[in-house]
Amino acid sequence: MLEVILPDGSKKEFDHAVTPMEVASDIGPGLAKATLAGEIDGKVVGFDTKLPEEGSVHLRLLTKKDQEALGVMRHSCAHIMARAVMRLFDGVQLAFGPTIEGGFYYDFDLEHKLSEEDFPAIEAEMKKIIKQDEPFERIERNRDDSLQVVKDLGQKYKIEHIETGLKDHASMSFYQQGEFIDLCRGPHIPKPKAIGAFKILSVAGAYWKGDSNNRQLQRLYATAFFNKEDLEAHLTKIEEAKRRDHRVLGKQLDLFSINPLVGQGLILWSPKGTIIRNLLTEFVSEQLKKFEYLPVVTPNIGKVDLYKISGHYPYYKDSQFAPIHQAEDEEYLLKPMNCPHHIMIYKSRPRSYRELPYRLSEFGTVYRYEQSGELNGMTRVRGFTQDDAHIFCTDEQVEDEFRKCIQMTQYVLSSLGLTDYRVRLGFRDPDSGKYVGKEAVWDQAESALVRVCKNMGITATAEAGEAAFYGPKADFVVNDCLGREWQLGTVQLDYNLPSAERFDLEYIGPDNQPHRPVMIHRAPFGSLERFMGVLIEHFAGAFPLWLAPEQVRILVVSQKFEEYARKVEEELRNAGFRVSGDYRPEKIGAKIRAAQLELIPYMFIIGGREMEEESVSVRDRIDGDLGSMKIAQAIDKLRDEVQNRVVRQVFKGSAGLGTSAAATSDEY
RNA sequence: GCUGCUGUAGCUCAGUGGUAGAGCACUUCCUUGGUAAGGAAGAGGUCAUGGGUUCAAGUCCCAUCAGCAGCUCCA
Repeated sequence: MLEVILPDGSKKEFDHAVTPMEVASDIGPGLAKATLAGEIDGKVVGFDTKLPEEGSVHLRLLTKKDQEALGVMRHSCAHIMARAVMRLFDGVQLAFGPTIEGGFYYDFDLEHKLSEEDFPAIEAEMKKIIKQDEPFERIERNRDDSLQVVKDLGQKYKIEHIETGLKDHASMSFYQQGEFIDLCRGPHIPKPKAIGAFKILSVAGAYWKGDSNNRQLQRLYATAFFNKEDLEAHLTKIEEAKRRDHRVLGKQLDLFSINPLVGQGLILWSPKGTIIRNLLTEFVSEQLKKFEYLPVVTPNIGKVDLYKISGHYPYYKDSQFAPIHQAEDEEYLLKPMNCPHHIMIYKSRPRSYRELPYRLSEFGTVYRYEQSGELNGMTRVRGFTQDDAHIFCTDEQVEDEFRKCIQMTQYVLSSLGLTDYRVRLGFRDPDSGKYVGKEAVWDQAESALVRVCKNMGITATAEAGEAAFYGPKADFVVNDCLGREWQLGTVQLDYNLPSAERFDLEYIGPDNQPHRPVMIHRAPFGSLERFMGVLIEHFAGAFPLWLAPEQVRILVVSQKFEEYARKVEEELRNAGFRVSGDYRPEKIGAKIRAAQLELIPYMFIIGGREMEEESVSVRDRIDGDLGSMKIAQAIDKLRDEVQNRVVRQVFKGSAGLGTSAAATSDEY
């Protein structure tokens, strides 16, 4: 006997195995018609999934109204897209076609090069298939039969997948719709007519099983919704996010540029961008002072030998600028990291335990030769400045120092209203040989990291293979406006560079014996370039007053008031504000519009009334006209906002173009 | 790095193998105004670069450079 508990608390009993669809039919034909999938004890299942025969389950019947049904429907739509492609082109080999955040994709191998010009034909064919409304039917087969099915179908990637990826599965399932059969775990919706609106978005290359040694397939990205309005809303959201793109805004607001003559991935900071950059570094410098860091300055190059000792050299070979060959036995590397230089400062004389923790900080510029396809505006570049520091401390001090680093990073990010991040613990991948140092040391470092995060109440996700080659780390990861993840701040533990095999660092302890210090690498922003890129999108170019390159613009109603206005402008400048005046012979509306489009926080409008009263009419970028106030009063208001680093407006959310898998995974 | 797409005025973009276009921005002139676009005139081009096909190439083909999307990578 099975007891089914429905969301309203009502119970139904069945003396045989039933499916969600059968439960729906039992309740009423209307519900049965609307049911697309089920949710058993919190897990999304198909409408045709057999429930257990005994016991008690909580069942939700999912319809168009339920978000969870969207993923199921999208996967069905992926099958329909694959079916359409197979109808239109010869020799189509199917790979994988999962749902992702915001839609789905399907990978194909076929002779014909798919392009946007093919989309209308594929979409038309998909519409035809949806209109036919043939049901999705689940077929379960044992291993041998399954293999025979895909062999009969001539689907070589499916054959390979059953033989490798699914080698432990005794049985597997297929879904058939008309002439189309695909190896698939499901679930699917009963019939395709629930697919209200869909659109193929793009085509791109993707390697089979994500391995660049494998054949490159053609991937069609698409999305689907239950109705046209939702699809339109989604597409609008993508457009809006694209307008927030730091590459677009950076150009529009004249913050930075990239010139091919200078080189790909090398940022030219314009005056306005530099104002923001300098304010950010000043802000961090205040924190460094507070936490007793010692500023240092080191050169941009170093001998290759230095990096042979540090262990960077063999790893960086593929992603560095080529060494500078000065003379026989004299080669330099553009520095890919600041740590070796800082280590040499530590080593410049003997150290006592009384000096520890010894914290060296530098806004150090480093160069890395990233693959050309990876470069992206300011977020992935070949030359960047880290707000870097290295802490040399004793074993006992590690946790405390690590905690302080995390705290500083949290403080810096929250001061900018950046709260939309996740903390990722990057651990080593035990199967990879790219790490230096002993296993026991790694375990020690990794457990220290987990302990601190736990004590601080930080929810962090551990990811194997994300560690630096010298130690594990805690990264602050944010999304850009398109949904791509970027690592910003980072705190990394390092037991390796101080080791005897590397730089052999030591300090003299209270016992008058040499001891080995531990190193912590940390950077709250990570790189100023990437941070700036993310910040532009975070504020959609509308920086808070304290960061805005131009804080106030004086607008005169008519040129008659220019003299008084210039006096006000001067007064503001003397008060420390970044101010300009618009004295063009234009109408006030046009000047306001110009200032608004340039995202200037405050406009001081000056006409006859203001001149008489020795006041200004204040217009706020966000709230509009605030009325007139005395100049001193206006200055106080703005000064207050600057000093408190008030963040009034941020933009969250992405276009949902990320590829992180949706809740329902539908491939094996 | 790989696959695909793109490259025309400062910006956003039109442009059938036959004389290089628009809007905005810019310059000058008129207008002197009250909270998101006043009017007129003008200037501005190696159609990414280099080859090729053709009587003729912004347009077709090839290569290179750069950008975009995705994949792979990010020590």
